[in-house]
Amino acid sequence: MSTSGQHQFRYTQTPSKVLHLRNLPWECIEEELVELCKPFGKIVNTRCNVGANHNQAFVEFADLNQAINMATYFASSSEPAQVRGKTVYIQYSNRHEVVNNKGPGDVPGNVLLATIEGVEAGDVSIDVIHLVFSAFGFVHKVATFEKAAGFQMLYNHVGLHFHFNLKFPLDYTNPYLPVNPSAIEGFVQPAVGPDGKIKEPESNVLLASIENMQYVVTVDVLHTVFSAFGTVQKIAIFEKNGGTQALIQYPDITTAAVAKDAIEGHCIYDGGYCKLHLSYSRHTDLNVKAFSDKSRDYTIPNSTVWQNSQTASMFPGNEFSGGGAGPTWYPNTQADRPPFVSGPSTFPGQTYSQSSVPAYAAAAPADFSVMQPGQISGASQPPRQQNMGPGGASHPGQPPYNG
DNA sequence: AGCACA
Repeated sequence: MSTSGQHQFRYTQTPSKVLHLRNLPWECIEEELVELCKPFGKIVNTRCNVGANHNQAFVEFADLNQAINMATYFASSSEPAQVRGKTVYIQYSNRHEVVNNKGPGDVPGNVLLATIEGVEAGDVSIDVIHLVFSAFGFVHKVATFEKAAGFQMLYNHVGLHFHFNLKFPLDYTNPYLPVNPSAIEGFVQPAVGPDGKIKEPESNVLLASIENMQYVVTVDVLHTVFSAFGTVQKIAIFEKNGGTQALIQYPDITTAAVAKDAIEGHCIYDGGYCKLHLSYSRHTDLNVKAFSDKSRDYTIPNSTVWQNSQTASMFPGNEFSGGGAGPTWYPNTQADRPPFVSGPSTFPGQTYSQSSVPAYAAAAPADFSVMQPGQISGASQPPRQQNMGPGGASHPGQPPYNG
């Protein structure tokens, strides 16, 4: 019955190198933790946004005495520990190491935790998550689990905030559906949205209208954006009614549907520039020039040759590049399509901009993180100034970011 | 304001 000297008060846990911090401001970032804790010692690991409210954190010091220093200092200080003006309560954690997050060398974690909000969140399959995140590189593993309500935000590994307005009209059950052509036929069924309303006829080809095109949108830029959701087979850019439109062909409807719903209303560049409005095209297979500044066919076997070289002389099929007779597909088949209905009036990139966004986020297009210059040139392309968006060398000045 | 993914 008696605890024989083990008087375990609530406030006197056994010391640990790991401190548990609570009552942090919402979505407190690691840098704020480090600011608070580093005067007391070397921080080897942190984990923030813990708990249902994302307002708890763990900080692991290199040495136990450093953690004790901090805990005892604030236990007796007249000035409480604060982050963003909020009092932070500090105790020893009941664990002795911080799992996950960062390693000692500020190495970003390679595992992302994504929280999906909404009543249809359960319909979001692993395949869809895989599609979305494949936009930014090879996805090694995906796992899902149930948890309490969270936040409709995704955090990428460099801390940029971006936001997909995802709606998933289909029931994805086939794990290999996006890349298996033989499975396509099964998915040409007319689509009914989760709320029961009929959608326009789906297609594997998307028609994109580019609004407020203050900056050049090249085939390469579109390829980067739309490749986020699967293999892009063909792209064609053309002018229509004084505006710029593009057709983007995926191998299957499913991929196009995911891309359409994810991209619709988003801007390629921060500040509302190059806003994309998407609808389904009537086309199913574009007949485009294999390589021109307005079109690209990525399905030609040695297309990688072109992507690694800007010289048309490398191009083996001169019958396509010669005449300059213009595209061989027919944009006027789109003529009966109504212009896009105006999309959301707010841009996610602006909605979620906040003071914690690092400076480089403002210097790069923010809506699609794939549009960072480093990534676009690193993929398969040599750097091309023409492809640069805001900040690129082909533009004399910075875009007037409003913010 | 009270301990983290299955």
